[in-house]
Amino acid sequence: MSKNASVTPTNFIRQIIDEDQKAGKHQGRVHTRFPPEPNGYLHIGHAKSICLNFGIARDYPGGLCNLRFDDTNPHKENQDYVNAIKEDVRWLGFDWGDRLFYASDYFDKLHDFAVELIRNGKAYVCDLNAEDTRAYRGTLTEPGKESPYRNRSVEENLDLFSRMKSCEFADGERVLRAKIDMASPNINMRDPTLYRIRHGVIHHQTGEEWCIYPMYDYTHPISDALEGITHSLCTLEFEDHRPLYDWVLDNISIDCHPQQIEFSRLNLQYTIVSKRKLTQLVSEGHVNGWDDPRMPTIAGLRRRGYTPGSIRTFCDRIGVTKADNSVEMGILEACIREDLDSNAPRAMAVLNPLKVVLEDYPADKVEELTASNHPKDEAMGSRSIPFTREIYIDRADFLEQASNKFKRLVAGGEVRLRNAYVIKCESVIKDDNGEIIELRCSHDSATLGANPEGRKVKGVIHWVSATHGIKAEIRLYDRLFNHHNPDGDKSVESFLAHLNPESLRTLTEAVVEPSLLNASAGDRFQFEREGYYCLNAEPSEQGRLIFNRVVTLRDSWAKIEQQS
RNA sequence: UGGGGCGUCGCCAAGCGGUAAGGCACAGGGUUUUGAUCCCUGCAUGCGGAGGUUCGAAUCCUCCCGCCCCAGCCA
Repeated sequence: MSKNASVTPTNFIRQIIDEDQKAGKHQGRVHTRFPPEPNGYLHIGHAKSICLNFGIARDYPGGLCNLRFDDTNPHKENQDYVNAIKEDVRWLGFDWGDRLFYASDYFDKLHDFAVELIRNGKAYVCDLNAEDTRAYRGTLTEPGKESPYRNRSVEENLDLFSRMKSCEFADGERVLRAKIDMASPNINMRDPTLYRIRHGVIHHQTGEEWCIYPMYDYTHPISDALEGITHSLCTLEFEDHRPLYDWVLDNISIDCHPQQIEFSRLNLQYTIVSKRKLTQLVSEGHVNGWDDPRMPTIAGLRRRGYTPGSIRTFCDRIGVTKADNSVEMGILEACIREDLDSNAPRAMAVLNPLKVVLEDYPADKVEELTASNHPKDEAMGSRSIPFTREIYIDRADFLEQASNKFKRLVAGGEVRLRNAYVIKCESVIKDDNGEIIELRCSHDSATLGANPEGRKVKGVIHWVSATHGIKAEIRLYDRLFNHHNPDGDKSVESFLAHLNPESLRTLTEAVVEPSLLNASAGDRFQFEREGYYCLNAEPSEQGRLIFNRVVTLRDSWAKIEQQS
């Protein structure tokens, strides 16, 4: 087969781990984690992180990768997201074994460490409201001011924190802060908030047990350490937070200190990979849910017909670095084409039918022709296709007259019907508006599995029996946005302005070969000369099969056509 | 203008002082009952710029330029 033999990716993170292994760091262990917040569905950018973290665990001896939900903000999170995320990670082909965790598993310990910080004079309860806190923080170029509550006694802090925990205070009335340095050039170190008060939310894991919730910057390093993580991989925007990550672990009694390493997040052209904006697309109804086949979510890609392997290949190919990037869709598309080219059985489907009557073929005759399911893989077997007097071809495969570059059917010309005979167009029938409604053709009975005598027929087109074909609905998906960077265009009020109105075109009159009646939901086929299609889980309102277009075939004819 | 990062082909990306991998895209050609696949071939005297060190620099040093991130009681 082709050379999609996966090359084990190498990247700067694996190099660091190699060196750590050589130096005997972490007792030689390699333990990563994938830490999603359950506040939305996973997208292709998360796939990059999943492949990185689980891929490293897979490739190093004894390597492990935990799945941990970062569920410290119950306001935005829920169990549906937890379930969807688990399904997506599993579908991508990764296994967390018995290591499914929640940051909320550690709420008790997190609380105790906070008490320890207070006891050591390294955290304090602050009564400043959100607005004042911001004002005291200073700006990027000016240092902040110390909170008037910064030097409370340990006893008072202990008492206040305990009362925060027992819900004596309202939301926003007090927070627990680390006592670090209000003049730090790194804003994250200007006494960051560790705990805030949140009443009236029911946490999907802990219910109403808590009314104080720890912040990410405090929770993450401790969760990592508690799980014995060796390498904590995250995206570049957390680079500034690393000093805080280290500060937390250096100031509590814990004997594990994972190494945080940052890599750049994925940017994919013609789409968005911002959870906030994807949420907006869903909630405002611009798409039909998180798993809409146009969405760059894992669930969307799955429904679209992408395979887990193709997404893993994609993640291997784009690599992992710290450089800002803007990956072309073409790379993702090439990955799924490669996979499906070797693995998807072939079939014939006519998307825009044009009737062809073979005048020299008996009306009641049905020939069962044999077609191979894959041109290069005999093991995929063959199927039979009924051939009859009336068939459909695609309207795009006929032109009354055309330049000799056009290798399909023209008036008076010949063309090969894929897996069948060579036919010749004898006459063209039009309606009152001059629109072509039918072709009358003849066939050469000597051309089944043989080249015609004394002449060359250069074109091959696909077809489906008009009497045996099955009506189907075809959904033609295209890019969701018509701008390469919808999120980055400042000349427009919102990324929504770049939504592609033609991202979904539905064809309701398509006709597919009858063998497709045996297909199951999710089965993928190459409709020859058209592209790769995936059978939708549900039929259409009329009870017809629905096929979703995964991706078109490469089309060099389209290029030639455009140029002329 | 404070701090933290990043700049190698159109895009992604190797390279780690010994003379610019690979993939995608693109352009030619061959095979083909899919204008698909497959197979050849081509595609950076050049690594953001300028100096310097060195026999030798994308790799080391200096300065400059450009881009990204940070002022949530979000993650």
